[in-house]
Amino acid sequence: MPTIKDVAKRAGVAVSTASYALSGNKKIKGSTREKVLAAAKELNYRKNGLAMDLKKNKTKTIALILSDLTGPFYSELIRGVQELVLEKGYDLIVCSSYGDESSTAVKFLRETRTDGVILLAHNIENSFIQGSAREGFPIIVLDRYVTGDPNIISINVNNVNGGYKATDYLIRNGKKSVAFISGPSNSADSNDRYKGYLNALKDHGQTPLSKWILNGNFTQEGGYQATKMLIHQGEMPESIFFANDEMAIGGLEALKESEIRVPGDISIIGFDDIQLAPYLSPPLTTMRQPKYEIGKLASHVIFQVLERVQVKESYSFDTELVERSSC
Amino acid sequence: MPTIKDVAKRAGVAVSTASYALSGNKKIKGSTREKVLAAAKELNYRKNGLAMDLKKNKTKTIALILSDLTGPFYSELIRGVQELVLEKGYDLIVCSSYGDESSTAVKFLRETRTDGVILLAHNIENSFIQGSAREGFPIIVLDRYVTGDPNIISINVNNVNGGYKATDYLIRNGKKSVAFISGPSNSADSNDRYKGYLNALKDHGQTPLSKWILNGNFTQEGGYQATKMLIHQGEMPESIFFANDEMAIGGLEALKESEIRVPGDISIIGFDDIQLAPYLSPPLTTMRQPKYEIGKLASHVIFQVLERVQVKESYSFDTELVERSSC
DNA sequence: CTGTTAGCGCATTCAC
DNA sequence: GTGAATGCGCTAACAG
Repeated sequence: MPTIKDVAKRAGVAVSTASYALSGNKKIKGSTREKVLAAAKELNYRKNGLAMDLKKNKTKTIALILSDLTGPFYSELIRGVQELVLEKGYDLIVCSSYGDESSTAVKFLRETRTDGVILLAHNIENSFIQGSAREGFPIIVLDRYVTGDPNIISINVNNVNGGYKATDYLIRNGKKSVAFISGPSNSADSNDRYKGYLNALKDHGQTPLSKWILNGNFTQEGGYQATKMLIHQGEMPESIFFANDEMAIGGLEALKESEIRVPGDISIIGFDDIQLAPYLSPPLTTMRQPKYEIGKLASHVIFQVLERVQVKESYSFDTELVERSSC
Repeated sequence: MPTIKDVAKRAGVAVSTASYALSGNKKIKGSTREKVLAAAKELNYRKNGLAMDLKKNKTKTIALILSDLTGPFYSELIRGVQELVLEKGYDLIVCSSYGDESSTAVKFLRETRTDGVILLAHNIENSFIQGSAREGFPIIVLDRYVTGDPNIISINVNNVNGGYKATDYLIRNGKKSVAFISGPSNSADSNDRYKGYLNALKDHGQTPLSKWILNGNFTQEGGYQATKMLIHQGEMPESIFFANDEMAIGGLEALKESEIRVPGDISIIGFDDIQLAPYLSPPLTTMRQPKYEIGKLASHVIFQVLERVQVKESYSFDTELVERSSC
């Protein structure tokens, strides 16, 4: 790999001259510029971005870290983030936190490779995030509430309220019982939705039954298994609240296999409003998260911090009930 | 931001000693190691990954560049790529080529920021790719056939054949006419599927009608518009071949709006077999691309090149008809 | 205008 | 074991 030094030598100029010429600085005479450019082309010269970033102490890239690249991608979120990031002349890279703390996330959280990160990955622990924050390196956390560092900003959806609204909707529609399929126990999102579920139950004078509270791990397969379990238990609830849409898809499958009709025999509601939701049969009633808006805000806030303007330490969004045909 | 120098100073040792201690080299005495680690912790020291990569002249990361992060993400592809990349101890970052040649792609294609790239982005021109290849920097191109450089490897799906099979299937099922909705004109994928379409038509003695050949730009909206156009034209074909599933989704919508029944009044077939396909109503018949296998091979090949083992300059996969209910 | 030079933060000889 | 010195490729004073 030829370096700028090789280019300079070939063009018969000093390194700095080559550098200036390459970056289009106008203080270089036209003819010398040509010479340099020609030399660069002949050698097939490629600038080393790493060296540049190191020198400038700035990468002009933002990382978006997701727990799973292969899941139903939050494309709305990405769109929100990407728009502003590109507009600001920055680049966006997205990577996975798969593999916990030995994962790619470490590289980008710990080792100064981007100018900031937006994090939506429940498998990374709070303490790790806190240990990664530092002056001038903002971390925007999207799925929980992390305090104690001015460089960590939390953006959340009001999950307790969302869980409440979902459960309340079911009960108001006359359902005498509602089961809850949760996400992983370390997910604050899931736990909060559960809290809302509990609150709604209480307000309506219903008692939570542990046999109707199962873990579905936020995955389609998990939702399928949990629903199967529910079915095998014999007595079915009149409705199920899945803590995310993916699990609801699995649930729908399990129900169909047992020829239990939705919404005829049982009502189900999801959470998130993923792209697929309207295409399911029946189209899934769910709690919509304003993903685009969240992405937009996340990127907005990250640049605020980068530009050293004061921001709040946390933001919150509300969810919205999207009525389709599964209830 | 404290550097290793600060850590060394604080611990009262030389920089190299600190470096050794931090990276766990056993030639450092236990007690000095403790001192260094303590100093690092007190200062909240973070290694600068850029400096390290620069020094080592290796990033241990592979970039996957997609034309659009916000589209229906090829999650199977990513899964295939990610598995091997992680296994090899590398990291994967994915970024978008949105914005053409002023895009993020440039940064990763041109400026030595990763050890190689896998590219699926029809909006990047061949010449740009060829100009980016260099010794020891493999580029795996997934949506076309690029020759002339040992560091560029093409992996393709046999689109001509796929287009043929799709069209042939429709005709064999008794359809007297089949319309074709294409992708962007610069997409080799789309053009090849079109060729297959033409071939099949010819083999069955049908003549392509220009009014039944429309551009849908590979997007849902494009497919919707193209189908609308088809409808407004008056005379409808007995079947439509959408060059990708996304456009078929849009088409399904347009058809539903005009109360044209699928497959009752018209048959439609897509291409790709995206995650959503089985959930559409009716479930979409389509040509499946072995996305997981492609991803797997792409990552396999990239490491082959990195390890300087000889590889073929191009690979090819076949498509497979997935019969569902839209025909 | 152009060239010399000093780092950016780190890993790595090579002496001691 | 430890420390001083060197260089990865590049930019940006500063000097000419």
